[in-house]
Amino acid sequence: MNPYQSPILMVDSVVMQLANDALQVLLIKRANQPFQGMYALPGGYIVAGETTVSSHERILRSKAGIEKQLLRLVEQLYTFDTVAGDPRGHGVSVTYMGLGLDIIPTFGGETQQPEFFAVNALPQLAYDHAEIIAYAHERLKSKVNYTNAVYALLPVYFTLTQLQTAYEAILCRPLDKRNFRKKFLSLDLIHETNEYQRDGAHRPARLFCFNSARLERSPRSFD
Amino acid sequence: MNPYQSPILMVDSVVMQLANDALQVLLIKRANQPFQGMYALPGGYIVAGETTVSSHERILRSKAGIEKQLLRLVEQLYTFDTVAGDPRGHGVSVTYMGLGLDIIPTFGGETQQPEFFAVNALPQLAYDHAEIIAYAHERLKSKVNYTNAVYALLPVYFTLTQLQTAYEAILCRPLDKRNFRKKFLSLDLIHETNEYQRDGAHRPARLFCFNSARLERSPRSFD
DNA sequence: GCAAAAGTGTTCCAGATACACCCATGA
DNA sequence: TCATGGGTGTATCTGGAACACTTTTGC
Repeated sequence: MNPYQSPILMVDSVVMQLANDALQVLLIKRANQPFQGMYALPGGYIVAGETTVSSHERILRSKAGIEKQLLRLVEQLYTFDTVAGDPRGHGVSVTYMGLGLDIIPTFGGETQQPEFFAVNALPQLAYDHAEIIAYAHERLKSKVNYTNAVYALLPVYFTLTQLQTAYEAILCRPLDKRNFRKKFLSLDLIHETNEYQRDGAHRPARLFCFNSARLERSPRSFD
Repeated sequence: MNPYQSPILMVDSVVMQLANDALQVLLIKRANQPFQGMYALPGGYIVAGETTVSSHERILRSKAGIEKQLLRLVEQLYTFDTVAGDPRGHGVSVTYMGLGLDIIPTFGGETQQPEFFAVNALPQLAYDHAEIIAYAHERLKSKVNYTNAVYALLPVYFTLTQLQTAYEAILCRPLDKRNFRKKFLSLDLIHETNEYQRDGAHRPARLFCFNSARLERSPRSFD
């Protein structure tokens, strides 16, 4: 490939959600060369008239059937120069992270069935996508420490146990129940409701709700 | 301008250094429309065969006579879609922050003389460059809290007072001398030397040195 | 009554903050 | 000897970590 052409503009997307007490990331098995048969992040070229944001939305819709409303938080991660390892040659890839809940990817017509994989049990990945996912995971770990970003991964009403489980899945370590509750409640990011969740032979759990469904920075950091 | 063309790839650069106990940023007075006569960050188009990194280096060299070795720390900031306020139309701008010391910008041939301005006393800026500078400043504020990033703004040998002054200029607030020293020394990012700086009618100041001239993350955060 | 998850407080320790005086030098 | 910036220690407070039992429910 001619090394003296303008860089190609691409977008790659790290879509994450929680399932089975684990943080999962959306991957697509590549149908074509290069990296045929390996898994990759959904991504594609920016076409005429698109911003990176609108391109990101189009790519998720066309490759995984994910409408933009499903992603409750979208954040730009980093822009990579992909000169070396990328067989397509010289390109610039803008990466975004999208967080949601109960996302069911569908066959987009252009690709094989997209699937979610636990971030701790990824298959072999094409390009440098393993690093991009690791970067997204790090970003999320640090974001949940000083923002309400978890709201994007949880239902509107949730129990403190669900909240703690979400943090444990993101941070990949167990947290103390009493300290977690004391600390999180002191951040003033959530408020209790008068509703309870009854789901088994045990005491019902009070449901809580985030004060804001937009990203807010907490004055104090969490961890 | 035709809204249905591919986005133009650009690079903008926030070059910062310390002078007169203030954090300064490099600006160029625009010679041409749009925003003729206003100040702007050095920036330009990515041309054939360039990565964003090499484009950044070329633009600083050609517009401000700054060689890449002068920037002791370069970090990518964010990639902006510049659809709205930008009269050039639809573009994507990758922004970098570069930190250095004793940088003397020179006329690059293509532009008017570049100058450093204190970040707290900026002139009116073209495009959304005021926001980009604010973003860079925020990034730097948070970076110096958990990394050794200040090394890039200080000489190799420096006194603790110089170090504290640098932190005060970056964080825009005064710090307690005894607490600052105790805290910073406990981070194990610097070591003392046997050299002293003599510069006036007062006790000489011991010179210190960073353990690493690469970006290192301190295990504990500073503030 | 028993299994299962919800809910709740205290003690201890480390790190943050506040604060004022003596030291070494050059003029 | 004096003016100037360099250098140092303690007391207090706040937030983090560790830790175990009672409550409410469904079966």
